[in-house]
Amino acid sequence: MRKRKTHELLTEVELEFMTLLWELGDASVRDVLSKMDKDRNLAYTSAATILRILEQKGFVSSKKDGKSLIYSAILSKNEYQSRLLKDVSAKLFDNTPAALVATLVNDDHLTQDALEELRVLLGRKLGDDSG
Amino acid sequence: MRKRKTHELLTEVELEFMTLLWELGDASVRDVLSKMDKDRNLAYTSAATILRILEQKGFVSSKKDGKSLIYSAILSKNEYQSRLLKDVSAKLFDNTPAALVATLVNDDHLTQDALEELRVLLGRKLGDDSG
DNA sequence: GCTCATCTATTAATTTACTAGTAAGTGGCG
DNA sequence: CGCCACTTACTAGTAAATTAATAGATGAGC
Repeated sequence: MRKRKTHELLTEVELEFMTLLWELGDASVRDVLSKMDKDRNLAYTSAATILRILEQKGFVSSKKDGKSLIYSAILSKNEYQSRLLKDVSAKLFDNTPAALVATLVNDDHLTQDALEELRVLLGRKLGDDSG
Repeated sequence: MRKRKTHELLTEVELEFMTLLWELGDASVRDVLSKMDKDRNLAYTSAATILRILEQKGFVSSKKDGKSLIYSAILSKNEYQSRLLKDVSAKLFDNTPAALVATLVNDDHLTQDALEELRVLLGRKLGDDSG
């Protein structure tokens, strides 16, 4: 039998919707639809279903406003970024985030400026960490 | 530019199998099964099916050895690590890998030792840049 | 209060992922 | 050769994800 899905990671479409919600803040179904690419051509009821599912899973909350529901994210973008990186690190980098970063650095995914930025960030982190 | 239509990312179970193949090198269905946790309890035919699918998708190749097929990875672990990080970066970090690394560093996912490691890595990268 | 446009909720259809059973094939060994 | 343990190929069933139609609810405006 299949392992029960923990509702901790977002599916493809769920992430699409959360991304829009993170940008919009509070938003109705129609707001979200309006912010999508025109060639997405998703039915209104499909969008409504997805938002309802996101609420069932606890990723967003809703409040009534007149006839409509206004959704807003419970799961923040930062929290989810962190959660996903933890998962990726565990599944593909032997729980060693440094290996993950090394891959990025060695693969030239980072520009020179980005590397400098990181060095500053690291310096600060190493400097003010009293552990 | 045109988005590629090929399956480029692995599913959950596919990644599980590829991880075993990456560790084993060449391996039969039985080899892979033997390397799995005992409490996984996956049927032999299930494992065989998954490997066959991986071959269909072009992630592994096979050659006959007596009665059996010996599988080996075409997609390397390094290549896939890079591919997945690119995807994560695009979907969740606005195509800015530095932001991804910053999240890791700031979220205390990295130990002191890991941070030191990264500093060395960065130093080397910034140091030996020859143009 | 009535109508109607619009919203939510329910249900269903389709696709993909995962798992495994059954059937058919093959090689090793007597 | 002929048996048999084992392997691959095929098929099928279940679950989750995605999409949308249908049905029912509700508020705004006349």
